[in-house]
Amino acid sequence: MESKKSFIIPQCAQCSSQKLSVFACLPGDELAEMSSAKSCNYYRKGQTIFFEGNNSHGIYCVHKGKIKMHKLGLDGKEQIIRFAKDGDIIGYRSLLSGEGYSLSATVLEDSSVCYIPKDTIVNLIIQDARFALKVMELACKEIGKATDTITKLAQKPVRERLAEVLLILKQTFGEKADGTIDVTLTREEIASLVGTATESCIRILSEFKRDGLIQLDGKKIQILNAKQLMKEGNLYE
Amino acid sequence: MESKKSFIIPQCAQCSSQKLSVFACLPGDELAEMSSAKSCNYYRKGQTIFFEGNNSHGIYCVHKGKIKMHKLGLDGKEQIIRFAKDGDIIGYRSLLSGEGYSLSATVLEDSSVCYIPKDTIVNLIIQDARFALKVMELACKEIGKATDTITKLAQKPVRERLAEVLLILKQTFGEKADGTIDVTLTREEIASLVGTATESCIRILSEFKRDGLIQLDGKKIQILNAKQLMKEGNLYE
DNA sequence: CGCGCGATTGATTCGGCTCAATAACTGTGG
DNA sequence: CCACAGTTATTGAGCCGAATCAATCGCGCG
Repeated sequence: MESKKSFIIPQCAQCSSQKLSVFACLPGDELAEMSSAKSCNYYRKGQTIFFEGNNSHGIYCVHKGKIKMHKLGLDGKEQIIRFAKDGDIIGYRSLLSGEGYSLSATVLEDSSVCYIPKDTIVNLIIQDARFALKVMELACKEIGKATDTITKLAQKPVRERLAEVLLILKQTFGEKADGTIDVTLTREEIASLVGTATESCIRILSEFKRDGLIQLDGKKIQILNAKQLMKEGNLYE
Repeated sequence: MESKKSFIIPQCAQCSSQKLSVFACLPGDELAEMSSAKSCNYYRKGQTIFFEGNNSHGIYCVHKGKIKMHKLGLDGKEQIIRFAKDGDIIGYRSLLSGEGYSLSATVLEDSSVCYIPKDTIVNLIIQDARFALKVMELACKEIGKATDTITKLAQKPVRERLAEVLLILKQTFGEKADGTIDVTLTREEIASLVGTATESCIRILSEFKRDGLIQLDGKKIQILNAKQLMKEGNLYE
């Protein structure tokens, strides 16, 4: 039952995700040093890269894939906080805060994910202030997003939040050739993102479909009328 | 109407809050350098130090006082995200993310707050990796707290959240000689923290009082039965 | 081809919000 | 120092959004 296998490790310098990542600012020699220190693993859909509560000894950089970051609520109910995709780093929060992972990371589709040991990252931070500032920028933007989420959860009704989640999913993952959002989530996962019950999520999705805002075909979701969805979401940006 | 006045600037080296702050790791010369670069202002209750959306050109360090960090929801409803008190730094998120302030900072009681220009802070980060790591630790812990808040908002009922907020207020601000929590908030502010309507907040507070869990006297709140409040909050840590 | 999970829909309940009416309190000016 | 005006707090009534419970359906997978 070998469900996680090593394979040819991609080189950071050749990585198409690298240019978009927090590592984009690294000079060639530092990138090469990191590249040689890292490892890379292949995870199949449903596998968990790390579990909430465990300690971090390095960070992960998504080479290719889609990952959900989630945690358990008190009654064991899953709460999805955010996603990671190509070029995103995950697990850095735990490493830098010295706390255990606050979230689990589970792959939504087969993914290759690199692992960079703690020492390497810390050395980069110490030696390269530009990199350090980049990491800070990343973390601080994350805080800003989280406070937005808190405000919306506290103040917006489910219907508006769901409309916004659909738009965010499209923005985050883009769409496939057939126009559907390029990510596969269960209704339960969508409900978790929105912060509502699965049935409520399904009901409102059906209404959006009935009103011609979206098209549903199993787990495939297509946004037909983004403008109207933004109105439903009470978004005017 | 001079509501904000300068006064004798406290020296960082003599600051009793400094030892608890992110600056605790700074060597004497760096601390002195920062001390000479900073300014300090006195804010009266209700004054706002900075407003959501503006750009940051430095960070603030609370010398003495209590500050609420809040933002506006879509319909103009205030959302309180967190508090800052002696030794806490605020405004660093905006400075390091390069975004505008995501939150406003309003003092809850007369406070003295130091201001350190951006250059000074960035220089410290560049020159002192230990300080940089300390700032990262701070930011990353903030992310962890925010994800906890998101999960609780999404999954816990108002009653439980209010119970927890009361305990957190006591833990954050401590209690006065008379045993009441050492912070003055309106019911509306408490409701905002909890993420509920003011009336709902008042109603549940009344119930907690009726059940002997807390004592209410105007804005003064005393926790009488923390253990039972933890049960009400569904907390078992 | 059948099993079982995920999706859907309906019925019902209930937590929590809104609206409305007082009451208590704060600070402000005379 | 007191009266007034404007908040802030409280309580009640009623409604509504959303959760829960229950049943069926549909599909993907073995």
